[in-house]
Amino acid sequence: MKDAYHHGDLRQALLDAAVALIAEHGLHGLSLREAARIVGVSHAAPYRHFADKNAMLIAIAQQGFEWLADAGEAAMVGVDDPRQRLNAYGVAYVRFAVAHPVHFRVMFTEELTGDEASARAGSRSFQLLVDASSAVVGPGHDPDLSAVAAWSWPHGLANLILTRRIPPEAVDTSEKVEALARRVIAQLDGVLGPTDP
Amino acid sequence: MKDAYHHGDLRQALLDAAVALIAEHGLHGLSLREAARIVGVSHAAPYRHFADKNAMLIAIAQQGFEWLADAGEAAMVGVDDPRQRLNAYGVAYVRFAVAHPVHFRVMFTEELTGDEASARAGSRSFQLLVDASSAVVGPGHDPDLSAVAAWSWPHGLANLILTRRIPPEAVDTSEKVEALARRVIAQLDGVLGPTDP
DNA sequence: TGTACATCAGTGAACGCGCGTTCACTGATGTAC
DNA sequence: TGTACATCAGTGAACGCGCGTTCACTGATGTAC
Repeated sequence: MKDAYHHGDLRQALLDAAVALIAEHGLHGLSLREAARIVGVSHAAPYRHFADKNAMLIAIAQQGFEWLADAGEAAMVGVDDPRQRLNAYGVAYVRFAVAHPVHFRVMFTEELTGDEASARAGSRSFQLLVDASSAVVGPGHDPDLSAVAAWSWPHGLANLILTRRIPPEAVDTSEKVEALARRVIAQLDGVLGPTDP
Repeated sequence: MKDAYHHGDLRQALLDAAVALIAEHGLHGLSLREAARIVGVSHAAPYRHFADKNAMLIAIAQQGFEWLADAGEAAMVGVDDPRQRLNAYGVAYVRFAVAHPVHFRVMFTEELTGDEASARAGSRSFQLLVDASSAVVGPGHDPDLSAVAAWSWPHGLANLILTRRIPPEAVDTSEKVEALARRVIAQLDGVLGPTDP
């Protein structure tokens, strides 16, 4: 397969290369030609799998949204208390962002926000949030508004971590990330203990 | 002045043009040549004022951080209750982001995050946050950690608005932005009224 | 007030570059009979 | 099982482009005397 004329799964290989490029050089550092070069394929080959450069970014965002929804669902399995469920989603959200920083960034890149395919991809994870937050605030409140309110802190914390506003050594393991997220929850809930550890 | 050979304030004019370009075409849509074209000056002229393209972005970020700190300070003037002060800062933060979306975006662009000048520019607004949040959580807690926790929701809400995750008509006046921010605060504080208006 | 001169902020040509995208093509693969 | 053929996934040359940056330059401005 490795020396096959037809690549095994060129599409995925290109996506992986694109993610690596963005991780190293930032969003504008992505080029189809360079991704093709990394994979070892001619620079025109990507056009068999992506209509254009933008389509590649959208594919990354879609993949990210799927993973996020999966992670959110998994985190809430077996958690019954509404408040705990919502917190579990928030923690999973932050962990996802740290685990897949490039995907997270592409998912929330302003230039792609208008795209319909990308918006559809995000609807599943948003729905999880709507359900979880509605269960907490109860009836009588706009579900979308409640979801946005619940979304704010994990989204902000994730962005702060990814733009290195938090010392890297404070988030270099997933345990630390989870602890940080839970510490943020405690402060927002007003149930912070008397001292930090 | 308008037809002077020496431009009145080419530096600021270029920054304004750059902000307009980013607003219209996104971050990667900024080019020094195009900014010079807009201002009506030769494409080499910007190099009299900025060492390179990156220096221009950093200048935008610096301006943004100054404005943010000014807005945060102004919002807390005359507010004595620690919790209210912190909330006022959060609301001002979100309003700032909506009022200056390009600056906000550049301030938190990952590629610039490492830059020392940009980091220094952000320290004043961060200190406001440290002081305001410490006064709320009381002694015994890591001030930086408390600040990050307090920072999360306004930062997230601002980003959600700017990436159009919130219906644009819900944030098209500063009154609506403030109302949204206060509704988020209420939910996080667990003091949401029985129904939304 | 006038003049010589240094400094400064622009100009315009030129450089080299990598990119996105298109196109006619060719070699590999899968399928119908 | 073998063969003809359609389809598919690559190739490599070529296009046009705008960009960042440098450089020697020139015209405007400010200053010392």
